[in-house]
Amino acid sequence: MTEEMQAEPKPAGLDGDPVEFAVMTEIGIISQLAENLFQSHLPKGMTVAQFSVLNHLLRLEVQETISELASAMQVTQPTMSSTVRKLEDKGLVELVHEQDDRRIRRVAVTAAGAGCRNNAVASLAPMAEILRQNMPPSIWRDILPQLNEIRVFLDKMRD
Amino acid sequence: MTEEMQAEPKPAGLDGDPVEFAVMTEIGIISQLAENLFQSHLPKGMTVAQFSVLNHLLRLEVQETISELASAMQVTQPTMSSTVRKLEDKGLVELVHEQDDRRIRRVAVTAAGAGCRNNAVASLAPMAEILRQNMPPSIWRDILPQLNEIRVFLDKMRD
DNA sequence: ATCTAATATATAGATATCTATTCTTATAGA
DNA sequence: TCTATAAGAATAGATATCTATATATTAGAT
Repeated sequence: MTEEMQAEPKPAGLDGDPVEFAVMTEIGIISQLAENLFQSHLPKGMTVAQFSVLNHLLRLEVQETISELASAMQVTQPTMSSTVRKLEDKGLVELVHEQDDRRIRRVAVTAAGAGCRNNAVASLAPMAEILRQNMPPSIWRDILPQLNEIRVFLDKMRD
Repeated sequence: MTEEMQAEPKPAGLDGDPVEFAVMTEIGIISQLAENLFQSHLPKGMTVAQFSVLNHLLRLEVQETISELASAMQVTQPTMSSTVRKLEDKGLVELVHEQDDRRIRRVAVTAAGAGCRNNAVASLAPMAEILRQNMPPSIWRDILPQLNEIRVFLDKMRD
């Protein structure tokens, strides 16, 4: 996976790597840099994982089970169990039992949770602005369809 | 960062998110899916972090310090210290003291390490082939420059 | 020469994640 | 009705990472 030589003069990633590998390398690095940047602009004590749960539920205006959230966020169920419990400890979500099936508890964002997420979004706004001012929007728009296609394919591959 | 509405009909990411956010979401998911896929095809007991170190040193044909490796791999120095120690415990690398400056130890891949990496590369080959057969190469080639630009910018931003 | 600052690495403690297992509740079949 | 199986969620234990700090060695200044 790393030995194949291209005739091109070193693309972007590294030396003679095939282009798929170079893309994955860039994506991995971007993902890490973005996560760190993102984390550093969130309010104290709030992790990216926690923010993502609040944001997901509020944006879609739904209540979901822990398993549904785990699937949406691409983490395991115990991991999401832990994340949700931390949000619950801070009073940012409530777990409401389903009447029909008492195995199920749905995660509902509280008023405090909504406020907390809005604060976080506000903290993030300047960063988004910097991105927008320093990079032409076309850079993002042009690659989104391809990224989506790659994501969908990788998602199909896991079984 | 998530409330702004676009006139477009839901790009790829999610609802009304700005395009930068949608791209970052896709990149985060792809990174995780790829890491999992990658990990599942590596030989038993070898992590992505460990493979990356072997691959980096062998591909560039160099010996680097732990700090240099940490910087290259975008992890902290203690993390790289731990990764290198695991490789050392398995006899896949050796830490050679610098004569001039005895604070410095350079990480050198052993013959066993090179063999191990070649095995890993072979295990990975079928996966790379599947990618190549199912997605047109243009998908990867077209987005590499933009990804590179994003990565370089994010890299500049951390200070 | 000796003290101070800088550099390379290691250690300690905390956290977020994973896999494997257990617990609770619901459903289906005998 | 009773039992077996399934499904949602929690717990236990392991690991990889992080931040903060300590140790060892070198370089520079007075």
